Amino acid sequence: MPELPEVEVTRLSFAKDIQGAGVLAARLGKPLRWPLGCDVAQLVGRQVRSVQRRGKYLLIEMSQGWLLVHLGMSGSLRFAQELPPSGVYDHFELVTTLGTLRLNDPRRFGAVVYVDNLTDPQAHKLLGRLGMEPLSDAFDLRQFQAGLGQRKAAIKQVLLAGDVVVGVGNIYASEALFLAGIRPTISAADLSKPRVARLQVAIRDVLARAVEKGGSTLRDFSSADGQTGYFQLEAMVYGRAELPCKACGSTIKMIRQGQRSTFYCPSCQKR
DNA sequence: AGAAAATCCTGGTGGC
DNA sequence: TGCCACCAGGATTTTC
Repeated sequence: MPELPEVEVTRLSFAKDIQGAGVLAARLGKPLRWPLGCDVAQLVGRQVRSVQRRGKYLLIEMSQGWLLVHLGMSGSLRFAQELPPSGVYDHFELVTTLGTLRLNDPRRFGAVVYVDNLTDPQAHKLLGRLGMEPLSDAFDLRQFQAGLGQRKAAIKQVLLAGDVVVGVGNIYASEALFLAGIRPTISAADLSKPRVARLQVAIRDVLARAVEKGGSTLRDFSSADGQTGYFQLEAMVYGRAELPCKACGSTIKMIRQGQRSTFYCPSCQKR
């Protein structure tokens, strides 16, 4: 499941290559989470200006309009001059003068949405409530403290909600809290300022490191399978229930929070 | 009103 | 082998 690092790695892998491409054809497969929002044929003739990212959304800027791409939990993008014939799980394709961009998404939790501009209500509906970008200077400590300070829910769930800081999915939430030594169940509002500061550093570290790891597989992104590069980060706690903590040897615990599994070390994360 | 919790979508996987 | 529960991201809906 692509989290922010995987989305960023995907973006880096084709943003430069597709820049300036003219759209020759476009096709849709099975329905994704939301309808495209325009006739797919209308995309033909437009030029790709840039590929940006907001949270887990890729924003493909064209000479007219934008394509918002979300990979959901099973989506992956390929971009290459030649791609094999499209399969049953390929649900969006953009054939351009520089290559073909293809979305493969078996579970179809992903989406490709067209908007005329990013102030459109439709775009705003998706992007408007997103929190701060964790890897940019916009990830401000005071704002982070203020955001967490008014939330009584468990810190893990507040991170996951994405309205304070974006891009921290289920895996990296557990990992970041471990790095910061914070118990996932503590109320966000109960964290002291120094501990919020530690959490900010931990989130940045774990996400940035994951982007770097993914980056090492960038070269074969367009020739190898699209899954390469996911989960390169060696998890300290995620998926390690009942195994010894890599830091202290205590047994890693798994709990459920809001229908999601959370992993933590009861000794390294006491409160 | 605003926050929190439940729900829903799909297909792969693992247990029995 | 087949069946079924479970899992995942996040918008939407329901509850508090």
